[in-house]
Amino acid sequence: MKKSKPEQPIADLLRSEGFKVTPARLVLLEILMTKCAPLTVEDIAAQMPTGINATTIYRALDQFAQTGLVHQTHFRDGKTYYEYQAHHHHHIVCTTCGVKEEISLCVESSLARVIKESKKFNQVQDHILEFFGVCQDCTTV
Amino acid sequence: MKKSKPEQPIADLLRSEGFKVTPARLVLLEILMTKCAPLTVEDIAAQMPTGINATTIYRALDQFAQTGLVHQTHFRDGKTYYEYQAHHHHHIVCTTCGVKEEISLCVESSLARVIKESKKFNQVQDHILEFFGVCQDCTTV
DNA sequence: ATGGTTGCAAACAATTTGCACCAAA
DNA sequence: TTTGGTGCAAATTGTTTGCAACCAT
Repeated sequence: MKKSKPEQPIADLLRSEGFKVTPARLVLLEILMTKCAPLTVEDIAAQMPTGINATTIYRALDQFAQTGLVHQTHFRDGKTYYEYQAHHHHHIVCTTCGVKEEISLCVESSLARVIKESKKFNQVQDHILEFFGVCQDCTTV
Repeated sequence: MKKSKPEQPIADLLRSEGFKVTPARLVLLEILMTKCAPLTVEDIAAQMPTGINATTIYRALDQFAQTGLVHQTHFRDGKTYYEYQAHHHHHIVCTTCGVKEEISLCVESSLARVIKESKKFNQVQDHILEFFGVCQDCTTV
């Protein structure tokens, strides 16, 4: 008999990143992988079934971000967003309504140039790239 | 007789952006133009000579950012950074000590592609692009 | 004159911390 | 058993707001 829900992959992913497998991390990572969109702690807390404390979410997300398991970014609203990315990408965000759209454009191919230009850095760990504009819905009033 | 300090250009710059010329804005913009580096409100408040309230700084910076007079960005430390940029650029930041270096690489030449790809947006107002790494000083321990 | 600007105090909101307890390995 | 994870409450910190007084135009 199989379990109805195959949690194994998520557990393995956690283990492969060096994390202990706990219920909180399992459900958190599952939410992130299901949504595949930039989420705030508030967004996630609303999805959390049982009474998992916000502090736990903060701590787990920090850890996930440190290993690169999730991508961390900002959209100028004062909150930190976390996103599990099946494929690396960035976003364009409406400064009026906040709607977000994925953008495939990236700078990965130019990282070598960044390093070459830099005097103080030998390597780039990560980067953020977000565009801001007013979406069509908010423009057409 | 000339004034020892030519404030006129700064006043003109404020007027050209549609702002009333006030002492707070004059000194604020002068600090930004002198430092030409990403500054937090705390950084700026420390530079402010007279007792100019932090609230005033927050409000003026918001206004400056809205007109594009200053560039607004984030470095993952929870604070908002403001920078007057003589020439548009981005940064690479050390995740250990916070040292920042300017990077000339940008995505401006690809904005047309972003718009073309987007279904929801017709124009891009602004963007942030920041790199993260560990600087040589923090690596060589 | 008058509408935008400022200071002050209080309110907010996102995030962090200390500590006792609990659980995965 | 040991190392790390979690919950709770309280504290921090960056930022915003309401309102009365003030000042640039």
